[in-house]
Amino acid sequence: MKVSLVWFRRDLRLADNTALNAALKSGNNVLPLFIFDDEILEELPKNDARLSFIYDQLKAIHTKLRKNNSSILVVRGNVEEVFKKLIDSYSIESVYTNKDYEPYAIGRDEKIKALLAENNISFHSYKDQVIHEENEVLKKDGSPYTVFTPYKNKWLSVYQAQSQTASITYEKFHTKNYPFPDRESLGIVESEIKVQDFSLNSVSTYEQTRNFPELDSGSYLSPHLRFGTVSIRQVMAQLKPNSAVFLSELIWREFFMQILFHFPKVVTHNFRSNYDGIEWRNNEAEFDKWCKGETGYPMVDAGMKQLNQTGYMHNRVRMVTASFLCKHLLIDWRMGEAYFAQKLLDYELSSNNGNWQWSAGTGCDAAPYFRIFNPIEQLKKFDSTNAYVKKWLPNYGTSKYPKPMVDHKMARLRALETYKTGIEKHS
DNA sequence: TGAAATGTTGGGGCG
DNA sequence: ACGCCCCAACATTTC
Repeated sequence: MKVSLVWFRRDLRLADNTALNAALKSGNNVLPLFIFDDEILEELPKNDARLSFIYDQLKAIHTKLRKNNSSILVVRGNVEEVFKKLIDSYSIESVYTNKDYEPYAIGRDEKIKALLAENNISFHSYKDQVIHEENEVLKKDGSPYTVFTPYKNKWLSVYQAQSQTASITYEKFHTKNYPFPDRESLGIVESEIKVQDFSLNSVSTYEQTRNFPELDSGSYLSPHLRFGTVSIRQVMAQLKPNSAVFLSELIWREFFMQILFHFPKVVTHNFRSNYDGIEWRNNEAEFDKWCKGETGYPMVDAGMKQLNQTGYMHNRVRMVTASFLCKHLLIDWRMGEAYFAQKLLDYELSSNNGNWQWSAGTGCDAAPYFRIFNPIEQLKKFDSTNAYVKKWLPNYGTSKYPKPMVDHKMARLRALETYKTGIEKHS
């Protein structure tokens, strides 16, 4: 019997999964596959919370498939080697997968596609994780947008609700029982940090509540979009017309994805190269204090504690902590980006990079360099009762709480001077 | 999706 | 009643 292999990556669900649906229509035996990629896992600690989440989601998929007399094949290895073995073991006719737009994934998929072609196996990849992909929202002259507002307007004008398939038919799946691997055999350890369920209940009031971290009014959708445990089409279908500001955030996600696709240099370089001359101080001891949440600025510290303890940080506070690192400490945004990448459950290269460059002023449509958040003012405006900072800082208000590591006024003037000099040098 | 510095206005205290 | 000053409140400019 011919096999249609469905290669899961960041689409860890059975419902409304484009590649899976296509495979189920192929007429072949459908074999679901997930590979824990050596190249990715070697860079991560064994107890990484994202790996734990992936493991749990795969197990849930496996359980569902077992109830329907099937299973998912989960392995760890070098992706190319895994495919070579599968090609030898099965009569694979085609491979179905959902597109991934990150530079590493694009390169990996090209290699696999070539390997499959050598073996007369077709490779089908689908748009699934976004509403509009990289070439569907372009300026009139065919070039990509680099400014958000016109991008958003165009995005909305080309949007139309898409059909979804919530339920699937199981009889097309293969009927083998692949034993589900234990964590040890995959080289991972269960994390204490868990991804929480998302809720779209409060998205209609997002505009009013989003800036107040104590309200904890976020949807917690981001990790689920990152790993595809929910379909973006199903999320869109649930949004009511009064959720425009929340929808904007979903459009920011796709904005930065297409920026990453069209300008892959942003992974390592400033989007605006005229900022390349900024002389970052990059003081390691200061960076360490920022990471630990010991800067002496409560809003910064509370945010970092929340991040370290839960893998999540409120959006407003992400801006305050990022601005503080880049402007007050003059530490290269790439160091902050790398730290968030380690810690955030919803870490997404495109969004993390785009938002860090936004904060640093080096990105497309970024905050101007002289827009410097005052961490004290931000606290007054957005956490006036101190409920948020008290929650994360047990020493807040006591003599144990550290004094500010830098004077705000001095740091502000220093940032203005350093940025100005750096930009002049490079223009 | 800033905040500080600077400018303008107008009410009130006071001689 | 009037002019002068102070300064809070608001507006505009600047970084």
